[in-house]
Amino acid sequence: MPRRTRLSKPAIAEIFRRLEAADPHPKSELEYVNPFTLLVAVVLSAQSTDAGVNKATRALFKIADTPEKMVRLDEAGIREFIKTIGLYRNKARNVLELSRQLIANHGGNVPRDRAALEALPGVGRKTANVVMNVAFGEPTMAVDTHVFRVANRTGLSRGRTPLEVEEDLLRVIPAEYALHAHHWLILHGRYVCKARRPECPSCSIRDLCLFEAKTPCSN
DNA sequence: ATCCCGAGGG
DNA sequence: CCCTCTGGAT
Repeated sequence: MPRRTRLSKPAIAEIFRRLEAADPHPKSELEYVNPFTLLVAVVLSAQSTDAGVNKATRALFKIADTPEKMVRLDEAGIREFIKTIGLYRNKARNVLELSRQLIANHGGNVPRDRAALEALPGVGRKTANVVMNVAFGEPTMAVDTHVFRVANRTGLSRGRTPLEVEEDLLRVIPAEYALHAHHWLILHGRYVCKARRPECPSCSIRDLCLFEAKTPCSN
């Protein structure tokens, strides 16, 4: 008999019903005070923990919470605040140049459309999706390492690239869950369906999940 | 495919 | 020691 490789429609709806019940109003764990600081925080979060990003941005945003103030800080100034974050040289350069471009091309505001966001240095598809979702309330699906892993383990997608997984999720997730699905999957991946040692025994959607761990889940 | 690149956890 | 963390540019 063929091994199941995809989830049924009712199973998918039930997954998000449970994730919603566990966390009715999920929000980003990145700290920000406006669209600009959200954009910067997301750029800084690449390959880094948001706890580490928040520690740096609490001090940084106190000094620079607008593109104009960020430009005044300059690259060396920015670097001092984010030195504890991985990839900090590229990120400091990107944050400065991105701030300059916001002033030059967008009146100092964060643009809403994907093309304009992705034209900014350090901003790719995933970052653009997060900003569009969190700052502007659009039902985008940002596929990061967590979402990619959770989607493939559970059977929500079998995509081999982030874009394939994004397209699968947009097609498969019921409309009423679309806006928050990204955060539910992230939080589930961060605290339960962890990369190294998934906590299947305490997982709320274990009975619906298609993941068959080669190594035992927790015990 | 490779580089960037520090902190935290196991 | 090792792996992982809301990736992007070349």
